[in-house]
Amino acid sequence: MINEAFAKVLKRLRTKKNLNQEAFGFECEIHRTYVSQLERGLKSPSLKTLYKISTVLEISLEELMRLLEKEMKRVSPDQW
Amino acid sequence: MINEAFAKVLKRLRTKKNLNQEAFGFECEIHRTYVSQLERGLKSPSLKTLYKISTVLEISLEELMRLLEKEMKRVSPDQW
DNA sequence: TCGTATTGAATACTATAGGCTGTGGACTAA
DNA sequence: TTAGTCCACAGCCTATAGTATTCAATACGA
Repeated sequence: MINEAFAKVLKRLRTKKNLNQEAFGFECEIHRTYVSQLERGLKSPSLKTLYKISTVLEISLEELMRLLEKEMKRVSPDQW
Repeated sequence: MINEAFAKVLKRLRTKKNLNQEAFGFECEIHRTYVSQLERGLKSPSLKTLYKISTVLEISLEELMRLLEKEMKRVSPDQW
């Protein structure tokens, strides 16, 4: 499901930025344990949170969603 | 802010599909009063909800975010 | 003018997003 | 061994997403 795909994308982009969960959370102004939950696919971030995250990752929301949908296709191409 | 921009995009795309708030909500499996709240910029939808909405609108999340960011630039280009 | 369709808006409620504290495990270095 | 880093994970809390009900305002056609 979509949360799992987002989890993978987020973890990949965050580590690519050489930020640990705590540092990333600090920059996004979200809690480190919530970052952990997002990267485990346990929560579904709101649009506001997605926007904060994309800003810290220095990519557009459009690009973030592109990567997300690519990841979803990779995991279960039949649903598309 | 981002909710206001999303509100405008949603209303525009929904009416373009010739669906009233109730019919649209039914298809998205979200409540009609919540559609109303989204179109007034009062709420920030979760990723799951965004996904449902994009499916009913028959556009990708990527495209939806592209339109959203375009709308944000239109309203306040200085913030970008 | 009457009825109906559509939406805004207020309120109250439930579900979940998001915060905070702490524990413990895996790993690395001193 | 000991300390430090990073993260999974649990529990509990608050904020807000999302539901449900109701009423008012508006527009439009019969």
